[in-house]
Amino acid sequence: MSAHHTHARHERSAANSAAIEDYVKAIYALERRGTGPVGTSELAERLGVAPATATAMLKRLDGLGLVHHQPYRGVGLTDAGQKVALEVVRHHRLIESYLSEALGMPWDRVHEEAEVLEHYISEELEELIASKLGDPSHDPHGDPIPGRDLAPPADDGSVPLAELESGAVATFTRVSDSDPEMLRYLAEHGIRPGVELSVTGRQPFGGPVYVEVGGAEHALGGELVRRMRVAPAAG
Amino acid sequence: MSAHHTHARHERSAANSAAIEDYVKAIYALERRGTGPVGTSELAERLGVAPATATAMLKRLDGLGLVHHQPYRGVGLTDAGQKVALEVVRHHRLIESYLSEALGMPWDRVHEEAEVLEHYISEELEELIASKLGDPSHDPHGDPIPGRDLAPPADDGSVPLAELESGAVATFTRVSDSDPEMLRYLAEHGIRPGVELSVTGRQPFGGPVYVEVGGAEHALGGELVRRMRVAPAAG
DNA sequence: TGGATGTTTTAGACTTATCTAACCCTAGCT
DNA sequence: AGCTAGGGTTAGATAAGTCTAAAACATCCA
Repeated sequence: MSAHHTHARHERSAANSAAIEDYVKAIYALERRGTGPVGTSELAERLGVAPATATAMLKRLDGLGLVHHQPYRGVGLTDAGQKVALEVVRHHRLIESYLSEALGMPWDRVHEEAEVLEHYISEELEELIASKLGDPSHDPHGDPIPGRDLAPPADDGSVPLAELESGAVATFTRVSDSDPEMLRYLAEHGIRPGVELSVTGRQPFGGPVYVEVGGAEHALGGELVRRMRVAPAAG
Repeated sequence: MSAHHTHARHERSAANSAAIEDYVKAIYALERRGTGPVGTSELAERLGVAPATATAMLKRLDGLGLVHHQPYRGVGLTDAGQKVALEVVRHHRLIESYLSEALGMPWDRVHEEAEVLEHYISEELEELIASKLGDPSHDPHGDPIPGRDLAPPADDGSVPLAELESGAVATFTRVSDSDPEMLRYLAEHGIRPGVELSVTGRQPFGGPVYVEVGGAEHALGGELVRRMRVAPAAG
């Protein structure tokens, strides 16, 4: 008995395809930004597919009970959908953390790798990684890692650096993981989550923000300061 | 500029799908066992698909230049196909090694995980893993890991334990990674690649082989001794 | 040499995920 | 209130990978 076990097809824990997980994760992210219901086109654009493709998938996801899709009115996650999204986000951020800390993969490369592997690691491997890292609460970019209970992470009260007034002091908390160039730039200048910074000056109309970090001063561009989030010093 | 980078579709280094890689890897394994050309049905059975499915895929693989398929006559890998197979095998065995050594995943569980992840790790991650492990030459089951040059591993001259005569002394070299129960059994009895063993007796007709390992004697069944490979002691 | 047997291929269908092109719906403006 | 702009959906097509059922092939044996 007991033949090969070398099967071609690999079912993931739940029966969710990588595509399904990508849609659900994208909807989760768009819902999180709080700007009302999620539209088909913005979703499609984020995923790099045609709007018609997103419509088709939304119909499937609705049938699977992962989203509520009101034609022409937008889409939102069901509780089941949110669980799936948080599971994938947990995978993503644990993998990023692991690659960075245990394997020394550069900060700006881990996102791409995690974007793939998040769909394929088993629950057992997720668990091993989490334990090895000591159940971290945040990934290397400062994004919160959902816990085993898959509760949605609480809002950390951070604001874009762009919103700070001149003279403000704050802690750099997080930055989007998806732009390698930006991450490389920050890494090169020693600006990583957790560091204290103070705004020494700023130019209007999206001009640079002058920031003092670890004794050095940097002029950070408009795009960058909109993506960097900080926790203003209390008071 | 520079939008999301959160694309739904993940292209692998080469343009090979997981399915393609599974077929090529299976053909490689069947070719290696040296019993003439590889047949459609045995391939299909190994992969858990219908023979008609294998035929269709073989036509595709031939078109891609990965195999030579002579209708009704069997299939074999081209040089390009062998390269792909060895790359996947390298991934598989590096992942197994890493999961076992760095993450402490049990011996009998690493195969299943590697079977999935082998298709999705980047060349960069492969490299990081190999370096972290010190470029190992064998995985935890004793199978040789193809090198960076993707040269086919030389025959190690090992033979099935079943072929040893009573009184023979040998080193246990390797065992198939795909049967978790077998692996668990061996692990529980401290029988792992590298250990010395001697055959103290044997029964005919697939009966048990009595083996002394690390001071203890075990009666190993017919199925097991056919799958365990050993390097007979010189002389 | 002509079957019988077993393997292999062809034919036709299905699912998932994607596309383009054309049509539809909503909302905002006049 | 009607029209238009723009986003959303439908329709129809495609590619990958799979299935079942039926036809074709190769081989071995009498």
